[in-house]
Amino acid sequence: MTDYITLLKKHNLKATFQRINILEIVDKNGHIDIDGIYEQIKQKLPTISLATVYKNILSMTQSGVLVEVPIVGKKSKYELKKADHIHLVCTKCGDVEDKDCIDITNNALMALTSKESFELDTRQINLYGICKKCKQAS
Amino acid sequence: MTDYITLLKKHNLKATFQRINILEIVDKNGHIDIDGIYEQIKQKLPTISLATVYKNILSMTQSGVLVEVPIVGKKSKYELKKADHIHLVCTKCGDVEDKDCIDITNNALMALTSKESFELDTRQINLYGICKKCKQAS
DNA sequence: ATAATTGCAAATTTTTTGCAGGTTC
DNA sequence: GAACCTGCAAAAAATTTGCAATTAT
Repeated sequence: MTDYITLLKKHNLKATFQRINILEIVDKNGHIDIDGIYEQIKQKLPTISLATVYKNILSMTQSGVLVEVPIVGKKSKYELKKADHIHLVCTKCGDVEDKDCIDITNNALMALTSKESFELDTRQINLYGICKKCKQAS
Repeated sequence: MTDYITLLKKHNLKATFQRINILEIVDKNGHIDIDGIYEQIKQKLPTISLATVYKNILSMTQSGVLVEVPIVGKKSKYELKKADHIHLVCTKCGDVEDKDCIDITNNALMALTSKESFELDTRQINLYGICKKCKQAS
């Protein structure tokens, strides 16, 4: 809880109960879309409005607290900003799993962009397929 | 032109004038969103409806003729399906440039997913930053 | 001839906005 | 107390749907 307050203040955002709860939910779920956040937060804050969720997702992504993870064919999910990593996106159940970035890959991508004079800011590596669970279930 | 007809038929889609034109526009632009397609196609087919564009983007992505490229903070763009590649997405001008995939990267990602028992289907590597042009202009 | 596709209008869904009241720092 | 944030309702934007007419095979 205190973590989130500090995090928000560090980014010049007021630590409102709504924001803290959104962060808790995002953290707990790893990756979650707007509707998912709204469904969950309503249980704690039944009067919260969807507009507030939208506004906060916007302010928190713009300020770098959250990161948008756009996903083919679905609504974007959101995650806490953390070290670069790879997303394994299951096209069956929709789950997103994080994997640490691979140094080799990182280096190769940095070499590529610097050769292009492209000022690299953010990497986003999404791998789509069927996760272990779904494969076993079928 | 004939190329697109063949392409559509190969995927069991009827080669309508509307689809052929959408494919031409996507091909010419490399990466383009729904609104861009609609703006451009209206010049050739003034009576086309936006709903038709939506329906065709859907059928052509589902059948594998087109690929959706979701982009942080913007509407998805679409491209012709082709060999895996890397996207350099300029956060200033919005342009998307293709770069060939790097073997090292590919191998590393395949090793990662096979270790996870993740049945890899599609890779999507988006690198966000400032492109050469925008950097020089500033 | 048949089945798929189009364009239109309407319905839905998603996201944004304006503002009065409330909260954080 | 100043600036920011919330919730509401309404507006705007994005996407989907149903259907009669048309078109591709």
